[in-house]
Amino acid sequence: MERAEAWAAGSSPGALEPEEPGGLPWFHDQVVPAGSSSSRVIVHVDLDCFYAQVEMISHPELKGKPLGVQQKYLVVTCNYEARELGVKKLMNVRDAKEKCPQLVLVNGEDLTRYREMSYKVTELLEEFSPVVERLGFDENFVDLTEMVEKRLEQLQSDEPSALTVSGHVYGNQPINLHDILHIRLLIGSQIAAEMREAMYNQLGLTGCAGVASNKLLAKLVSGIFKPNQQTLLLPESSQDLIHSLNHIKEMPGIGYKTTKRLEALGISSVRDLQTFSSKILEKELGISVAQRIQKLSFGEDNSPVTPSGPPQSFSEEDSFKKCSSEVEAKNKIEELLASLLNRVCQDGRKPHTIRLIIRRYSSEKHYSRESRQCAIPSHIIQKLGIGNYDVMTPMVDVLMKLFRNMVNVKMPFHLTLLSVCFCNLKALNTAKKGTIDYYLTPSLSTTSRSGKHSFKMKDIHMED
DNA sequence: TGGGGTTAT
DNA sequence: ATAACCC
Repeated sequence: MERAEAWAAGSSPGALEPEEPGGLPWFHDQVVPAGSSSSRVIVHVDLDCFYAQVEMISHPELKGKPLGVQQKYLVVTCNYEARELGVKKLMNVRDAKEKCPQLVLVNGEDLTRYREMSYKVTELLEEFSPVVERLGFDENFVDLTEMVEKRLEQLQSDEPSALTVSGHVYGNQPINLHDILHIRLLIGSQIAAEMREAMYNQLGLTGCAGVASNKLLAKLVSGIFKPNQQTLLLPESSQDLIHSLNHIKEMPGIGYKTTKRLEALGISSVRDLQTFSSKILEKELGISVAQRIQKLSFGEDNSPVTPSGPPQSFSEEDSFKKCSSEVEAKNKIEELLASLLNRVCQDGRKPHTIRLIIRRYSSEKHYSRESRQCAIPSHIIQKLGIGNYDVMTPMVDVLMKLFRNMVNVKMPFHLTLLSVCFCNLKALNTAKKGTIDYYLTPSLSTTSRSGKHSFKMKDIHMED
């Protein structure tokens, strides 16, 4: 029911314009040159208050109530009922309860269900086109260029509603059915609507979508109508869109540090950045950052949609007020490691590097972490797939060595965060029968089938 | 500010 | 190993 608003009337429903004598639409010969990198069709899909949605699916009795998802003393996100009552993202729990005493809070420190749902969304989008890039757990970019081309070729001139935009058009700009770029983006808006419909029907999730010619613009325009709506940006409106930003800080790609450095140069608006001397900007920020962000200020972004594929790393972290003893640290590290081992086991690939990250207490200083990493000993890697507690003890030993390398445990210390990360993930079974690798791979060679205590050839050759 | 992620240097 | 960026 709340779904109905998704299909809010779009502007400019188009009718098909005059045909060529041959019966083909006029644009059938207006193909974009093969290999042309310009004129892409990109969609940015952004789930509505994702963690809160997942919680409402898990606990249907919470639907309709103001709901916040809590991590430590923060309400990290909340549903729209809570937002209407004044709760904001990343609000202190006290402030939130004060603003909204009826607020229901659920703990969201365990990301497992969010992560699983997040990948279901990405996989659903990959069914439309394999080129899907994740951004966090709740956003995805999809490059629709090829799919749009195919639909254009299939397009029959006698379909009455074939050229009707789906959702909003930014600035209510009229669509020009004689402009091939408009037509392509319009088809993109139809695909975006299909994606959102599939997300709702198959996963029960609502979200926004933005369709534009690059990632920057697609992302910016996806947030124009919220929640659960979509917006198309036509090229003629892109300057209006970027100038609707009140500050360069709102430009994706310009973060906290760069904003501070730009402000020091007297740059605060998008137009300031557009008109600032390129030479001076390059000298201040380095040529790479300077050129990239100045292009962003014009709405230009040639970065490709890079398929994310499986994750490059797995990590678990825990923050706390104070950890000041080695025993305490070891207990927390064991907890983090136990969860990570389960995840790595499910993934199937094997990490070859392990990292320990800490945050030291500091009264005023802004957020600095330290880390130590090392290769995971090969005899441990082998045991990763099947047995779980076999690897706990040696892994904890490795992590505590990293810990003592960072923290002098003979001196007082005060930590506020511990994190363990597995990275450098490798697919385990690339070994082919008949090769040396095959006989050195425990899961394939005959010795491995007699159990985890069996003798393994690799142990001889690979002993550390 | 949580509990995650990525890429570049 | 850190620093920057994203959510």
